[in-house]
Amino acid sequence: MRVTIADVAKHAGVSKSTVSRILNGNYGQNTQETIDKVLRIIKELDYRPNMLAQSLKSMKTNVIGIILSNLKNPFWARVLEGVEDTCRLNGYSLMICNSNEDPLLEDEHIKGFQMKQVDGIIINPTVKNDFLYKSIVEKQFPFVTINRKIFGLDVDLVTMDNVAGAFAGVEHLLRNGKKSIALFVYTPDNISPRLDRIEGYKKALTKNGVMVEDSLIHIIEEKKGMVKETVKRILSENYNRPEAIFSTNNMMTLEILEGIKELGLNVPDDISLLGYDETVWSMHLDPPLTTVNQPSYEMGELAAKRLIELIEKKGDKEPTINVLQPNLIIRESCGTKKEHSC
Amino acid sequence: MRVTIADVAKHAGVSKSTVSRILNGNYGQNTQETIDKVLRIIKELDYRPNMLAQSLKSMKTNVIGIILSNLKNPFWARVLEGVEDTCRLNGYSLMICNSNEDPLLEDEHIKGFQMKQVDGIIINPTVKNDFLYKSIVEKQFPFVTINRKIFGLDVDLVTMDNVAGAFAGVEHLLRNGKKSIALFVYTPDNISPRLDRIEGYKKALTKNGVMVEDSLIHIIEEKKGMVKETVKRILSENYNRPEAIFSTNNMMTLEILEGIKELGLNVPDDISLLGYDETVWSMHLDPPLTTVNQPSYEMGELAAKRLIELIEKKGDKEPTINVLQPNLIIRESCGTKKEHSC
DNA sequence: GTGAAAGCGCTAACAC
DNA sequence: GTGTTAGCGCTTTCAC
Repeated sequence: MRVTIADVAKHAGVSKSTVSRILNGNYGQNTQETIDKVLRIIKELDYRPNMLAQSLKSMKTNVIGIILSNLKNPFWARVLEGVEDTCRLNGYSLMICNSNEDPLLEDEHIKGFQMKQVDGIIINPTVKNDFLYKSIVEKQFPFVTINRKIFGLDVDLVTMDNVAGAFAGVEHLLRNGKKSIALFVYTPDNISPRLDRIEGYKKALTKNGVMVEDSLIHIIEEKKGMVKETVKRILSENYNRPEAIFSTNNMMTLEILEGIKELGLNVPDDISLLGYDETVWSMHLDPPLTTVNQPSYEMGELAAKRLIELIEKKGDKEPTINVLQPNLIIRESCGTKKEHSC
Repeated sequence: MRVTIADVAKHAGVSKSTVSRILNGNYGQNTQETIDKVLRIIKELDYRPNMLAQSLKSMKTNVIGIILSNLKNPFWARVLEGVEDTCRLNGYSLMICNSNEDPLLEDEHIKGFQMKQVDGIIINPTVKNDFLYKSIVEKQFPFVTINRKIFGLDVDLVTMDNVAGAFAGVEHLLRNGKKSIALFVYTPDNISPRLDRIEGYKKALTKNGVMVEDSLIHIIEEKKGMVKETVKRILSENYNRPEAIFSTNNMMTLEILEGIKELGLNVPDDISLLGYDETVWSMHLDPPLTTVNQPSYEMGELAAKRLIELIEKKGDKEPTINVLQPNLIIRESCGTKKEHSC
């Protein structure tokens, strides 16, 4: 049924080695006649090498594994694009898994990838499998983390400057006269982007002489409805009502908007709103949303490039940390008409 | 360096066969003592079988390949989720490629998948590689197409009822008194969803006694800016100015909205807008968008289930066509306040 | 109850 | 210039 190299060899009246050599372009020494014949037979039989066998021999699969936490978020879809493009351009294929923020799933996927002999792994870690991460690094397995920093582990990382992103956003709000800024952030635990955004927020306030009021920092559990609930609560109160909300997540922003709308409030007249992560829809929201834009495609691209370097042992073997810069896209949700982007 | 089954065997003082048997749960006949010992050594050495070798032996990889045309569109991200979940639940891994609507890339990816010995392929075909598709089917290779029908080929397909979707949308527009409805559709070529949506559009008009005017059907080349250009052109003309636009694509809708906004027009007062594909942002647009919603997750889920059936040779071997039903989500962009969904 | 050996499809060192 | 052979890591048949 399946045609193998042996079939080709037999039909061409040569040995498997000859076919193999010709297949792999090592025809420094073959007769043009043999080459032509073998090539003809290959075409005739529509022979295609079994990469399983090739890989078993060479111990190289040219496959990269990626573990993402959330396919729904267009931020990650865009990262995936960057990874995919880079892989293809460099002759690698992609296996993809979804951890769904579940450390057990993550563990399973990492081990599965290794058993499948992928050449390397890119991961947005749940940050809850420290022992496993460490063992991967110790085994010198090609491993690049993206987005989240694993504290206390010296490993390659491509991430964003989240302090700067939050800082820029909050400064913009302050410039527009909003002093009382509610921060919405999912439970930070050990998750560096969240911690850094909190830090950037505080830094901007402090630098501008505004007191950091902890009551304005809202840690939101990642459970359906929690965001909207919080929005409604804080906007219904009379004391301490914020002038602006800084949403540190894409999807969260939509929920916030929903809550605001249900209260019959208007953005930015009644409340300003600043989002994180530019998306295709940001400019079409009501009102057009001011957001901190992150170079997501580039993050994927860089991570893949770095991983391939690691795999092919070109470039520095020392773990590298690559921090990309966000930029602010100013629209109308923070109380100004368009000015220029910073 | 790498620990193999031979290492385990040596350390445990047994043969490779014994280890293999225990590994695979065939311990009907082993001493409890041997079992324990082997299991202990496996744990100690942190041994994990090389699936490449297993697969080479068994000629089964438990990997499925999927080729999508556009990761950017959340519709496909959602389909991917359905596929991924189903694969994981059934013990399969996923390899993913992006054809970018390029038939050459598609060809390359399909062949690459086959060389990697994936157990089966799911594809949203470019519909431009008929010869290749046919050869896959002839070889009885497990193959499920999604979304687009390949004309003249008897192959498994999971798709949507696009005639019904367009029909429902247009009827809604008609019910709201819009008779002059511009249809926006990307170049249909042989692409069934596009053809079917045109058909549904015409059917609804005809059934309601409205003449189908071909001048209202706008075939848009998939090139940056074409959509906006068309919007501006038709809405600036005085004669034949439509009362509504029916956008048959997700991303297209955003561009249309942009064009309308740049003209300083208002939806739905100046022009109604009906979208295709519900997304997370549809309800937050200005105004909240009425859309035809497609069960994208389910499409992915069903396709994966069917493919696994095919691979495992359970169920019917005859090519099956599975058509999912869309439903209309009514909001405010077509000139009504909320009524009930159909 | 366990081991030896062959073989999955391919590559590469060595021989001629 | 080409063939023979061993071996990548695993499973499985057949012996004992």
